[in-house]
Amino acid sequence: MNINEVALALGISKGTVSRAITGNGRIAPATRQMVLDYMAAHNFHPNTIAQSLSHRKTMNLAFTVPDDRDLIQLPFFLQCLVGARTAAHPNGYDILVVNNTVSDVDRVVASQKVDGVIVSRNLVGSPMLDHLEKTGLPFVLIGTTPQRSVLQVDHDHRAACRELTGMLLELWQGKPGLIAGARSHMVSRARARGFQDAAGDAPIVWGAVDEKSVLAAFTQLRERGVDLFFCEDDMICGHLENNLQAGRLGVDGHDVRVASFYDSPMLEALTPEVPVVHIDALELGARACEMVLARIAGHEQNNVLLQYEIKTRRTDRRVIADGGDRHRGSKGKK
Amino acid sequence: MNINEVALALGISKGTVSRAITGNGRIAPATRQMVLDYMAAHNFHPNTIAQSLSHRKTMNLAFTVPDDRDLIQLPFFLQCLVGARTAAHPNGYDILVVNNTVSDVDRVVASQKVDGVIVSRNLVGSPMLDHLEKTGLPFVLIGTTPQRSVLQVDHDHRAACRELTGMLLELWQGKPGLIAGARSHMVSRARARGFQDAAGDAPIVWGAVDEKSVLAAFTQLRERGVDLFFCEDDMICGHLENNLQAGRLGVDGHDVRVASFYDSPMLEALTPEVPVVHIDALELGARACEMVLARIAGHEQNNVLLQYEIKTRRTDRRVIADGGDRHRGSKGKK
DNA sequence: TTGAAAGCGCTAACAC
DNA sequence: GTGTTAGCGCTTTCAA
Repeated sequence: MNINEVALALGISKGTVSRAITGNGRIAPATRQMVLDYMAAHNFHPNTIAQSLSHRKTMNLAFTVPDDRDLIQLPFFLQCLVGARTAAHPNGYDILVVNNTVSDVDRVVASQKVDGVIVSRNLVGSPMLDHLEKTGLPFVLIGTTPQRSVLQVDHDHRAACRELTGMLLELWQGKPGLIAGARSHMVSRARARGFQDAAGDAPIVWGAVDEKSVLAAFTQLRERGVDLFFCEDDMICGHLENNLQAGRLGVDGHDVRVASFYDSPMLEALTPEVPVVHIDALELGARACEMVLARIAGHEQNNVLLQYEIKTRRTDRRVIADGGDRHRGSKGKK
Repeated sequence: MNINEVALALGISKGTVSRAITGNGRIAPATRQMVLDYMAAHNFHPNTIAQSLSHRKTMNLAFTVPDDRDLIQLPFFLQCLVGARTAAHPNGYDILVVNNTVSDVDRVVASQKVDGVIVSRNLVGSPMLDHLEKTGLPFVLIGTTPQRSVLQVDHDHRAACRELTGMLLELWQGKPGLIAGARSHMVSRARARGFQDAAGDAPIVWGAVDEKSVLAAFTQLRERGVDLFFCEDDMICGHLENNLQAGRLGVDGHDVRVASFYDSPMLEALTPEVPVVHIDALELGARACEMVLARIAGHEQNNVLLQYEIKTRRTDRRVIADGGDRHRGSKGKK
């Protein structure tokens, strides 16, 4: 069925049906209702592709997801994606999943299959953002980059980690150390900076990306007298905790303390509870989506920093509201 | 830029450019190459939307992802999704993420935004499959359903769980019990059936969906003398192991044994290692995608059962090749 | 082998 | 308020 058949059946013209659908132009309310009723009764939906061609709007957004086997173990991307989708649908938009590479993004952009792009992770030195700026298509970065011209939404990881580190140093007393992952991720760097803000020149070991390297980092820090272990992400923390709890690291569980700069369901289940920074990735994706939709609609948008939570005990959640949630500048303060 | 401008610039007609692009119809190889060179030089890509309208093919596939906060913690869906995308792109197809509900799927189907659907999870009694059959659009289910008319791809969870249970009963000796999750998932039922195949009428406790219910189930089974604990999924196993390793369940780690019917990176990190059933969700998604694409192309497709792995020790992976990988019937044997 | 023209299903400007 | 018509960018007959 198409718009023509509807018009024929109703004894009106194609244009009138179109007006009923879009709500644009003059149309008698009664006529409009008649058309809508007919459509509903026959479960007719206008062909999106034809609408797109005519409107010169695809009603699609690209969302980049890396296809690295390790990265897609993380719930983060799917949560962002679902958040974005949830925000997209009420606006008539759909989400297209593309690989997080310039060539893949370029394919959908060049062939005009999307009206905007949500970049879900930025690697240090990646040409992605520069490339997207060149295309002129609206896009938003989930994360942080020093390029001020790029629209971005993120949590203030640095502040969060500074906050958590500061709190725990006061509470626990002891010698802090950080086990960090890949230096190529902007977020890892931000977390490390936050740690340094609060812990000064306390030792940091980079490159903890699997169980072996985590344990090696632990040993290294231990030799330097560290007893307060900050983990840069949940995977690091998980490995550490597993070995600690099983008594496999030659230390009593009470000799050392562990905290994590990124939350996960796995960590939630641990006892004694690990203090964590908690963020809402669903909201992150939703906000990113709203921002690019606004850009598409021609509205200016400012960078956004979302609220994070510091959780120390399950019953005691301290919300750190980083000043409302709209800021100028990715690192802006209220 | 569009096809017309290319034609103008080259002093040929629109139709010839189109023939160069599609490769259909007669065209002089030299002319064709000239067009392709020009396109490459100017980074011109034909407008997909216009192609779609003309071809009456959208070059899009819908992939359903539930938006349940708990479910999207699992790496499973994202892995399937990325697998599907990887298979889709070389064929010129893109993946549209939609909510796993009839109304959402119906929206993209009715508005003709997709050429096929990949359903990533089937709930017992869900009207989704019936609805899709009515639309006549090609679709495939990742998972298993008794509806023989539905094209499906899955791992033989029942056989895998039977296999693992059988192996461990022989190896460990003792009294087995199963802690299972939600009965509403087809896959949970399949696993429980596999367990029963090998363990007879050993006790099963359903409804373990969070830490509290897992521990309650553990206690319940413990009272019935169980010392070999089979966990229906990785979340259950994670909760159990965390509490076990921390010595919080009043049992010595050597009194009880634990195995899991679903693998996860978290479990991989545990020592002593937990025997698990391992499946490749990336491959699952890729196969599902290939199957709908084949259907779209008009080729008949049979249901597929993929290989699974039983992992007992990290160094000792026993591959259970369930007879090549193409079968007739979702439960077919070689 | 190529050009011209109709058509995919819809929107929007223009008449009436 | 409604009908008519010219596109949107492409593919594909049909002639030449």
